[in-house]
Amino acid sequence: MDCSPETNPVAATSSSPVSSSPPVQESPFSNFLSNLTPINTVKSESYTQLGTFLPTPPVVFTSPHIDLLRENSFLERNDIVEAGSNVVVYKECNTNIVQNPSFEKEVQLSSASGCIDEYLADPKVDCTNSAGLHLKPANDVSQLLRSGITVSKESNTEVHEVIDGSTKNEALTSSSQAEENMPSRELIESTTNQSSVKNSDELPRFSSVKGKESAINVDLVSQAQSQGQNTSKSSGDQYAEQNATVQLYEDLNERKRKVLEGSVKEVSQHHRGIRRHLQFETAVAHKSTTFGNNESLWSLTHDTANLRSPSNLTNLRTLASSHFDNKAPSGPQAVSCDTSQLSFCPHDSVRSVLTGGNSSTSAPIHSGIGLHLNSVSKSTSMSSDVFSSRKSTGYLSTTDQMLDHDIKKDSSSSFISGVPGENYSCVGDGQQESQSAADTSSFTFYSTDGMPYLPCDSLHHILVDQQPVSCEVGDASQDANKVEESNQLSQTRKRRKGAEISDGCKRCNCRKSKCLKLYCECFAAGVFCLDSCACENCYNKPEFEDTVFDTRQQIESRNPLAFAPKVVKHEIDSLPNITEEADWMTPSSARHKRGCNCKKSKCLKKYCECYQANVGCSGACRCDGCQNPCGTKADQEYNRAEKWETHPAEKLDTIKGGNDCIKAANINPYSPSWEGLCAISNLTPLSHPCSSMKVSSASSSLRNTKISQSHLQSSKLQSSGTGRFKVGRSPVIFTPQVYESKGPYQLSSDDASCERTYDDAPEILKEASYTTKVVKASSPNQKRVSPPQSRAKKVHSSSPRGLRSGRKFILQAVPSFPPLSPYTDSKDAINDTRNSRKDNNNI
DNA sequence: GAGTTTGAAACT
DNA sequence: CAGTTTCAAACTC
Repeated sequence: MDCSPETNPVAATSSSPVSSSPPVQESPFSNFLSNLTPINTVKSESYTQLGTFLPTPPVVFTSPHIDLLRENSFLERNDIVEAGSNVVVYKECNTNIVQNPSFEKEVQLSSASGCIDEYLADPKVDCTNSAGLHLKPANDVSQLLRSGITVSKESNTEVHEVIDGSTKNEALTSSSQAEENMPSRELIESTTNQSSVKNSDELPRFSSVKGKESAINVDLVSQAQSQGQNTSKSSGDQYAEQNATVQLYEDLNERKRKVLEGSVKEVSQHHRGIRRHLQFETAVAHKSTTFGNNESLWSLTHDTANLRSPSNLTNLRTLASSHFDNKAPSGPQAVSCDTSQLSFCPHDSVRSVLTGGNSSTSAPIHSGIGLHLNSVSKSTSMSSDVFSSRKSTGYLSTTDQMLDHDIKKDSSSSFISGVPGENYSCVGDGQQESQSAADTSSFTFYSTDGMPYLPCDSLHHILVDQQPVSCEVGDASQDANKVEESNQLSQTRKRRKGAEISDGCKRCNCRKSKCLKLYCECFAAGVFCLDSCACENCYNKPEFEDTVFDTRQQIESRNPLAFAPKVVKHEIDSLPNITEEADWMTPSSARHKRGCNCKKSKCLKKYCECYQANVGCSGACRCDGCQNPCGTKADQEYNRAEKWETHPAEKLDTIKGGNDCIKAANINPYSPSWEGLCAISNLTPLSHPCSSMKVSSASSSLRNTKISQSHLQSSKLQSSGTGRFKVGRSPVIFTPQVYESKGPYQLSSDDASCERTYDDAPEILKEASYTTKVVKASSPNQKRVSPPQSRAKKVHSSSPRGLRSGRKFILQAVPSFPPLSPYTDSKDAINDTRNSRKDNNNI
């Protein structure tokens, strides 16, 4: 990390203000915050603003405390800065007051080396490096309580503890750099004043914390006394006199402290996490100089009300805490620009705040570089409504964990095409290594004006059906330059073997396809390549959005379903009583859209797309010697045949266990066209409201139809965002390839929503169905897209299938229409299969 | 990490 | 539509 003075947050405090945020009172504190401004997407102003509205709790005493302490020389007269507001900056009366190591560290940030590393060290660890006073409670408490949400705040507030007529020198002299670089009392008081402006009413929770803190501070005093600390101001006599008075409060404080300690410790964890987080951002910010859309983060900041909200703050802390507990690098290296460790992002925390809290805004928070940002990423253009809707559906009322999960899923499943079998969420890793301005474009994933790209798996960007970004794809030479530039970055990248890295995220490794063909998993998944991809000559980047769009169009023109999910949920059969959710939400309930064509792998290796997607092979597969543990083609056909032979409406109870796949018998014909419809229907915002923004990549016509007919959702999106969704443009929607893999909590709401939606718009489904058929017929890759002809014929002949959305609600509303005949190629074959199975069973 | 195998995608 | 080629992931050593 560059710890040069320019980048040093502390040193920068003496320089000209970084922040231009008008309403914010300029202060060293804000400057400091500004200099902590993190990664790409974060505007310094944002953090400055953040700093201003984030409470910077000073030492707080209630009036009686103040008076008493002052009487007893625990406070000096001038210590009270804002007695009226119960805000007091007091001098620790005791020279033995521990110099806050964190403060020291903060100051040390100005040093050229090890600044961050040191700083990030757990403050607790160093809490003993001073006079050894038993201030640990105070340190922990006030330090943590005051630190609130930002590093700078912590550092500043920590200063309060240190500053004292006698203590200040002692404390600061212990760090010469502190003297040089740290603002002293004026700064502190200024900061305190600034923070004190905060209306405690706005931060009830925090106020409550302040109250607790005051108790702790008092307790601190009495504790110091009780331990016979010699202070410059408390002589033995004074001590004796004061002791009686102070004793009066000890009991009370003791009680308060006990109450406090629990919460304080809790806060401390959060706090540390946040701080580190910000430090990280600082590091990154130093590294990254240009950002695509800095607004992303602080659109978040825009809604300062959100952050002012105590609940949000709480959430932020909580989430940040959890986040860091899990992901924050514990070592210095993380700070020291080991970007690979930067796998957490403030945005995440913020996002969590926004989502987890009662935020009405859904400012998408962008993960800066790296960091399981995918979970964060949410397009603003959609976010508001999305979040609102989510809220209405209970999405926002769940736990943070659930939120995180939901959001990941949401963002991913909605916009991202997961690689088959891949989860939507992942934690980016190693993505930072070569982040640079060139790559920052990939961080334009989000902007308040509805940038079309969203980060997937941290940084994959989903192309949504929107206006192209302003970034014009220039002439070929320009492109070439960009590519070259990008390639230079890529050269530094270690070419991975295989696309999947440890975190489960897919990264492509293309060399010849320029990542503009379906060979490229990223491209096929509808996401931009990550910087961490090891591809060469990659054009699947935001810079070449137009190229990507064009290519996609081209491919879609050949195969409209080329970008449709490869694996689609297996529709519930028309039979009314087979719908055990647990069954049809299992992987086996999904099927590969086109089926595999394996010859040698026996569908037992990941060469097989079905296997890779963790779905059983179906009749659509043309694999040889299928042994797919999730269900072989023979199984499917057997089940199907058996089903038809018994009773069409019979409950499908032939659920077979198998590895992690519970194989529900797939009695309903599994037609790619049907699948396609299902996929498409699930890809549309309308059809998949729970995914909020699932935008179909199916076909232009289909999409347009859907948009026009069901603008309800998309119009919302357009209005909520900036209307980036282009109706006229190719449906370049990046879709999940396995969109079924939703978590349990998603399902219920999903289903409900889907049901509602479908009930509302059956015409759309019909049309979708029709379109699908057309698509199928016209697909140049018919052999892959469409079912076997014989099967297709049967499917089509069996009428209502096309009109059945395959969704549960439809099935509930419409009497079941069991297929008149199985659509398998040969009933004899089925019978053979069945017979052989029966024989086996008999044996 | 290099080389091989595999099957999807693309091409003819 | 079938065969072939290209491609990149998966796999093996």
